[in-house]
Amino acid sequence: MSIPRPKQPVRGSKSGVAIMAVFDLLGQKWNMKILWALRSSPLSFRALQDNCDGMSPSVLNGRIKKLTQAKLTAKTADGYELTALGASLMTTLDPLRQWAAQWEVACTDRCD
Amino acid sequence: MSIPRPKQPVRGSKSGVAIMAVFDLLGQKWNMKILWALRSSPLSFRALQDNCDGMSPSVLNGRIKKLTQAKLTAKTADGYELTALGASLMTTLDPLRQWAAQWEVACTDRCD
DNA sequence: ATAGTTGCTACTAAATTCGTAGCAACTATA
DNA sequence: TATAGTTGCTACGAATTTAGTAGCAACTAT
Repeated sequence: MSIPRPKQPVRGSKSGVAIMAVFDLLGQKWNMKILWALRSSPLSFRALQDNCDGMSPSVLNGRIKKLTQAKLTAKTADGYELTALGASLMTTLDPLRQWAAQWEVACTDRCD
Repeated sequence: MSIPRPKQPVRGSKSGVAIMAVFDLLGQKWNMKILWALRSSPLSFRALQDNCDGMSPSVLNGRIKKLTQAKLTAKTADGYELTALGASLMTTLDPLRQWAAQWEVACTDRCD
């Protein structure tokens, strides 16, 4: 499977529209969590794995490659870290935390 | 598999932290695109399917159920539509469009 | 040397998704 | 009241993805 990237057809969409590439990338299991985990500081491969509930190393490796090709992460001496672009994505996604809190409230009102 | 929901352990995370439940839900293939497709107007099952590049009806059905239990979508006479909560999520995610545009620019600069 | 850590590959099993077929209920249209 | 078309959805086998575990080469500290 090819790496989701703007201006290219992506998994599940032939449009190549940028936002769809984003959905494609973020809609793949673990990618959001990986980026989220790297938010505050660089992490080693194994630390990243631990942060993601012990996800398979093979899958993690694949994700890292994709995220790196998408220019959202990079490998440095400190381990893996967000690029400026990746960091800006996390900033963009930051309001999600607040939303999640609202969602939590709405859902704990007789959701069970 | 259980429905990701705040205050409950979710797929790939035992923490039960709300944001993780969000990542869990949105990090599942199609969910973002489904919500995105419903952004502007309610859609019928089949229209939704077309909007998502002809995704399998069985998977779509499963997604609808999850999103509905998560109170993000609802079924009405007009078809499927976003709840107020779902709409607020889309609003929260709206800045992503701008980010995607930036990403596109950054990536078309020698990404190939 | 020896043991521990780190980054990663390999491989099998389990879970998820795809793709297609098809059916019951409803809606025209004739 | 036949007939055809649409809609929502289920079934099921095939393909793809993810999980889980083992393990190895390189590096570090002892």
